[in-house]
Amino acid sequence: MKLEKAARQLEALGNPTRLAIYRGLIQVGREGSSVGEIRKKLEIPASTLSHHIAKLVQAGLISQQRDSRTLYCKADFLNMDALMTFLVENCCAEDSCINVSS
Amino acid sequence: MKLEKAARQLEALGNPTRLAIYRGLIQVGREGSSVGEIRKKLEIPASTLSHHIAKLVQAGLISQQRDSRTLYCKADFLNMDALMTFLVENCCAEDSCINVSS
DNA sequence: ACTATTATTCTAGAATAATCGAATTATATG
DNA sequence: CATATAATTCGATTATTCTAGAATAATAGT
Repeated sequence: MKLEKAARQLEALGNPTRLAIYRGLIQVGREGSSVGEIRKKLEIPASTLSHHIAKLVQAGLISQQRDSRTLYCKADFLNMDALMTFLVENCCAEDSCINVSS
Repeated sequence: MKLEKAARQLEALGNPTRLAIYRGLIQVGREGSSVGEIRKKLEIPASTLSHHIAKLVQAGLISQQRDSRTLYCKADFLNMDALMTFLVENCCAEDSCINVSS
């Protein structure tokens, strides 16, 4: 992953409202949640929510799929994985190193 | 980790310059780098760099240790680990799930 | 004390982001 | 076609972030 893209994704996650949206989607899994469901849960104005969701979509962190009038959102797990990998890339091989997988 | 703190850390990482600083520190490991070394590598004004480093310190992502005139910075690996864990917390138990460790 | 080095703080302008009501678009239903 | 529902876009306001030059602070050597 390119640094610019990773930064854009981290910035998208770096807002309490958007992080709450994203974590909620991570937790519900592949079925996702509709925009309306998210709105009820977070209790924020529709326009504000729409703005935040658009940012997450634009960053490539979540995807959307329409079912008639309802728009479902779900987290993009592959992208999350790529982002986490990028963060610890070329990490040192020390005891304190976080990158235990490689 | 609390959502607010995680968001602050992600926001800190969500800037190309700061992400470059952080990744550089991740890669050099526990020895860290001095502010001057980082500045030479990134070639940005000292005041701008100082501002960015302060944000990373404030977020708890990096720590600093002074050696006479030189200030060394290093990544806080434990905090990074906690942040990554938070992101995939209570993740679904599906095939597409990223949280393979639990 | 004087000078050099290393880094931060102060300050301010420019750019960007956040918020949310009102208007709009898209889809469905009687 | 009129109405309802689901969600976005528009528009305006407010607030925050980014950037970097100038001034300052802290430490060390001569």
